[in-house]
Amino acid sequence: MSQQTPSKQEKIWQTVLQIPAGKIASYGQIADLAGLPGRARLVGKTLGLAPDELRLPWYRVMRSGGQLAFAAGTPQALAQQQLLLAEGVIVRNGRVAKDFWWQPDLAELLFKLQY
DNA sequence: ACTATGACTGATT
DNA sequence: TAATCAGCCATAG
Repeated sequence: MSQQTPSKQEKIWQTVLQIPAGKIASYGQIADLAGLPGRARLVGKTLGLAPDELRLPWYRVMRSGGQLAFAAGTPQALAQQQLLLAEGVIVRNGRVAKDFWWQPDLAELLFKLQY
């Protein structure tokens, strides 16, 4: 069957959409799961390009170590913290605890993404 | 083809 | 624990 080779953008967006509410993932983790190891920076750039219609949970993506994606005090960082708190993710000192890290079942995830 | 840039990382200090 | 550094690689000019 004709494989609709998803663009890197689509792969990244689809992967981010799999992060469940109340959980977070890192840029590098998303890159790996999307089949783009080593492209953490591309993930960040691509999230910024995502149209609002996708309702992409961009705020569930953080830096390695669970730090907020943006510099502390910036409007973006505050928005991210607020959105996470609304889902029960406790943000303290600009970072979240290990308990909130997304640990997907790879078999299930790969099936959903169909790569 | 080359350089600069960035919603990044991991190791080092 | 926090700040710095160097490596990273797709994109844009």
